[in-house]
Amino acid sequence: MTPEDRDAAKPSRAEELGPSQGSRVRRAVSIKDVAHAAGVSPTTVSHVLTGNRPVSEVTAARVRRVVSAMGYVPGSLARSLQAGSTSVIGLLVPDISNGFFAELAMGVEDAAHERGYSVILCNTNFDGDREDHYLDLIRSRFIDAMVYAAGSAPTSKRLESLLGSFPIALVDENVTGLGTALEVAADHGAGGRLVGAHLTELDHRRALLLTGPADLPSSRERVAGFLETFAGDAIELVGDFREASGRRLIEESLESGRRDFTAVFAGNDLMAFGAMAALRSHGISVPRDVSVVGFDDIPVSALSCPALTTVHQPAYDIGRTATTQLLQNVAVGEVPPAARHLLPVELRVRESTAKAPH
Amino acid sequence: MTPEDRDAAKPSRAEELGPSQGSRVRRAVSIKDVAHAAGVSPTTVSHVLTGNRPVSEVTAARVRRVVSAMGYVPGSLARSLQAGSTSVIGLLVPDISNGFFAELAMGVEDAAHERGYSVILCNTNFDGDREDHYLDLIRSRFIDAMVYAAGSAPTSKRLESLLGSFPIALVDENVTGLGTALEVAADHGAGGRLVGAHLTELDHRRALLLTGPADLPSSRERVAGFLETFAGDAIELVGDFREASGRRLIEESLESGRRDFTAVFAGNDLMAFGAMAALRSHGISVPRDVSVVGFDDIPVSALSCPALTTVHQPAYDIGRTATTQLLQNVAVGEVPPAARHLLPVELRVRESTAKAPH
DNA sequence: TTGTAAGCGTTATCAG
DNA sequence: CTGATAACGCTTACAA
Repeated sequence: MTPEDRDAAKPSRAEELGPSQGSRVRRAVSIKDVAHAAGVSPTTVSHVLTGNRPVSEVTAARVRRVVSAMGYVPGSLARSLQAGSTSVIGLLVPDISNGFFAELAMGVEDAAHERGYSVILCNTNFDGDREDHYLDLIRSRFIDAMVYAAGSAPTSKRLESLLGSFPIALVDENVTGLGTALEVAADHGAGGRLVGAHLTELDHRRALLLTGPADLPSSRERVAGFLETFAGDAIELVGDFREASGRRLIEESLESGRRDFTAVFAGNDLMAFGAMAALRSHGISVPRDVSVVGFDDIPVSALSCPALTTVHQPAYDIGRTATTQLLQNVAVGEVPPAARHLLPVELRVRESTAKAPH
Repeated sequence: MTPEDRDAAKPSRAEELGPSQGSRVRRAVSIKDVAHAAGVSPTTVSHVLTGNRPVSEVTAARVRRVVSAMGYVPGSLARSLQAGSTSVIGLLVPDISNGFFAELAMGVEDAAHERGYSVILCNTNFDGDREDHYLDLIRSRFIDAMVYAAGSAPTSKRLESLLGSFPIALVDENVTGLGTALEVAADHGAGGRLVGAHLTELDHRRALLLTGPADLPSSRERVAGFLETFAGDAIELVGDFREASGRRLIEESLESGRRDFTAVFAGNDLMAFGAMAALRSHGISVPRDVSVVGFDDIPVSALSCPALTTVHQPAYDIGRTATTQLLQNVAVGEVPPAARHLLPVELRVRESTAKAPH
């Protein structure tokens, strides 16, 4: 469905409840208005509100009364302009509807909120333009820092130039090339090795590897780890971390006559679900005929049919750790030093893997 | 796991890659710096960048060169302060990891992005304090508008007072009480009726209703619709839209000796999953012994085991419609008039419902 | 075609 | 204890 189509889906019914016109939004009351009404200077009003310096109790009381009577709320723009920071950070992800990023977001949000920061969600939907648009938020100093979860491609040029000058944390990625950033990620290599060993133990000797984008380090590390411990042959097929690509890669393999594999290691859980759906629609049973393994352990994976064997990533912790580190640096006004945090992964064996058929 | 526990989960390994200290973040270059370096006034620089008035081509070229040489990016705070708006809107949801809200968010984001707006995600995690904190963003004029998806409770007092003065759209809720807002929601009542009719047709005569929060209109409408068309007896149990509450309500019923129901209508898909898990762990088979129906049709529901019969809500469209309407009002500088948009729902019959056992 | 100065709404500095 | 005044960084009259 395209955006146009969606807009075309008009409401089945819409009723006007009030006057046909909305009321004009009136100019907000400013600190000057309050000061004038309370018979004091803006300075005093400011100090009553911030507590930055003592104010006599009678004056303070009067000011507070006027403030609430007029419904005054300090404008955060002016405040931030003066302060030089906004107490807002960004979280850039390719697809927030992917449970992995949703969990990650919770970790980011919790950590941020504890420190008085708000989180602006930047969902790129795998769109480079949108990503650039969101990266402008930090260049224009609308946000104080950014937690960046790459979804694809060679992490836009734009990002690279920002790393040295802005507080940015790279999550879920080990961008080994440019070692100039704060990175927090799961141990993808270890995850791949766990899967390779697991499938080997189950006597699988021919596996399909549905990878993520070829230029994404995390994806490559998973593959490399797998190949280290897998005793059989593996065929790599490049996907893009979306369910549809898992489905497509299996369809294409099957239709091109390849049916000799007994195991599939998908780049992430979403692709694994796509793969399982494709296998099922071709009458291939999981795990009897083919075993399937995912990566991420999103909440769905325990509930699916069959429940998915997958590598658990501590998404919440990744988000929390990255944010904590990042904000620590922001607090002292410096760009985070290059450092890499690797968080442990675990293999969760469920119902989608079994002994290879002979 | 508490936040503290999570913080305690230290990275398995962290290596310093660069110098131990991050570099000091230097003061951003301002329009004055550029003007000075280019030998023109700030005004001219501004106009070169905004195109708000003609500038001679030679001057413009020189300015542009300096701009890119110095890496100047206009500060959005000063700009917004001057302009009186930020081109950022908020989206407040209780739980972004719920597929329904994730879909909704996509709709909001797409619509916003098309109009040059960014979206700040406000994930309250069902926490009233956090909700209030986020509502302050609009009162302090950090965001231009807010799409508000209530998750619980009598929609805080605070919200009520904002509705008249700020551009806020209420989504997924028909807050019939205060008819002063722009509301976009699915037809919950119709959804409830569809489910009631479906279960009646399958000969179910005793059903458990796992509702959402009692004071949430959407939840009540679903229940009311269901009761209109269901021919048997229904027992209402109040939950909170989270998976755990679906699980708990079933556990409690079963342990209190109630086993005479043959159908469960859950307040949403998450609760339905919780319910199915609880039934399963008590050796009750779905749908052979008990049929289960959800509400929302989140992406998982088609993949679960068994696939969930549920009411499909057009989450993406709800988000898109609300945002489009809202921004239309923002564009002309007025608070949206009270209006209610009802979007159609559909029953998706899958594997979790069957004829009642006799 | 360009520049000067005022103003957006705060807080910080410096006086009193 | 309080108040002018400047400054944050930009845009936009108003002038030249």
